[in-house]
Amino acid sequence: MNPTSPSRPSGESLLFLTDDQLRLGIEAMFFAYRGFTADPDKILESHGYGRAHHRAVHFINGAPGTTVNNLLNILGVTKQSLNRVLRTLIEDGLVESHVGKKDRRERHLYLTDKGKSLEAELSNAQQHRMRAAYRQAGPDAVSGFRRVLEAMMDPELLQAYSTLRQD
Amino acid sequence: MNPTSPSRPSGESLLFLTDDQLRLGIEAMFFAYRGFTADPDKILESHGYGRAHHRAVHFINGAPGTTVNNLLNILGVTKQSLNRVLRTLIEDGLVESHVGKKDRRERHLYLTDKGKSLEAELSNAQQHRMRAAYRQAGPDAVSGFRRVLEAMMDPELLQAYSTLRQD
DNA sequence: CTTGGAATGTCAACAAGGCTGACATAATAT
DNA sequence: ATATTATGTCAGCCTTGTTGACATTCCAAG
Repeated sequence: MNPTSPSRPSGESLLFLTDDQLRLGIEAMFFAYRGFTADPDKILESHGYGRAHHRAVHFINGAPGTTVNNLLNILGVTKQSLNRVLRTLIEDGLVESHVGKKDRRERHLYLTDKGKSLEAELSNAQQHRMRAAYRQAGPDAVSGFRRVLEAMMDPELLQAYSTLRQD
Repeated sequence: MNPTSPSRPSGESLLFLTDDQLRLGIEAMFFAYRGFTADPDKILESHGYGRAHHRAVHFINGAPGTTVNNLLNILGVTKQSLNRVLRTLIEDGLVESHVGKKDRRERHLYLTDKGKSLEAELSNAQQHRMRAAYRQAGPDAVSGFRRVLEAMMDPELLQAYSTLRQD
């Protein structure tokens, strides 16, 4: 609030915890996320899809055969919302839904070749920007980047994220 | 695609640029952004507002007297979209709009005390999470975090961001 | 002084993608 | 048998983005 009073003026090297530094971090997240989604958004638009489709395709690609419930937990939306997206992806032949063998209530989701193709297109665009940013910032910065992001996640989401790391 | 072929297996220490590392970065951004917005979202909901209101209040607070056009450029939405949000904020007495003195076509935007109060509430929640993440990750990580985020922004947005840094 | 264009506001209509609630079906678990 | 789980679907609502059209105000240039 008051620019003359840093939030934690303790004797140590905690200057990175001042209100100003926090505000800059907050605004960096805002602007960077815009850049992060900009390229895929353009591609999606040209295919008549939105970010919700991207998220579904992305996580089905990363965990082929995942169930609808798994996806719901990762994405954090309602089943109605997800279903609307999945329905169009299935109708358009990007995703296949197979009844489970062990538990026949479950539906296991897979990308078709067409789905993999879109995923690759989106992934390439996003990775291109991420690679440029990583290269520009260097390995040490990347490690810090990841550490701060992980510390910012909600615990359940951190767990979902950590699971992905172990694959 | 193929897990046995890292994207750039050059002899140097470029392992941080593998497809896997990029994928982890992408997913970290996704999950972290969810955490980043979770706390403000709860507060906003209890006040009957949404993220669009948060963004407007945040940037008006950071640049009191800014014009509608400035805000449009920073937020990257249409004037109709922004105007809908500003109208409710003005009606509810959180924001004041003053005709410009030099150029009377422009409207200069200011937070009222009520607006500052909401901004502080939102800011505190978001800074609390950011501070915890910063503290947990440490100063070096924070610097890397910021560097990668800046490298990920679109050039115009990076300029808007850099401007904020100089204030 | 007139006119062009910029800044702003407003109306209408629409779409994506969230949400809730209610209900149906099938299959597993108790 | 019955309860619960996993999924799908219909209907309706909200926020927040979009376009297009049009009005107002006012600076600035001819």
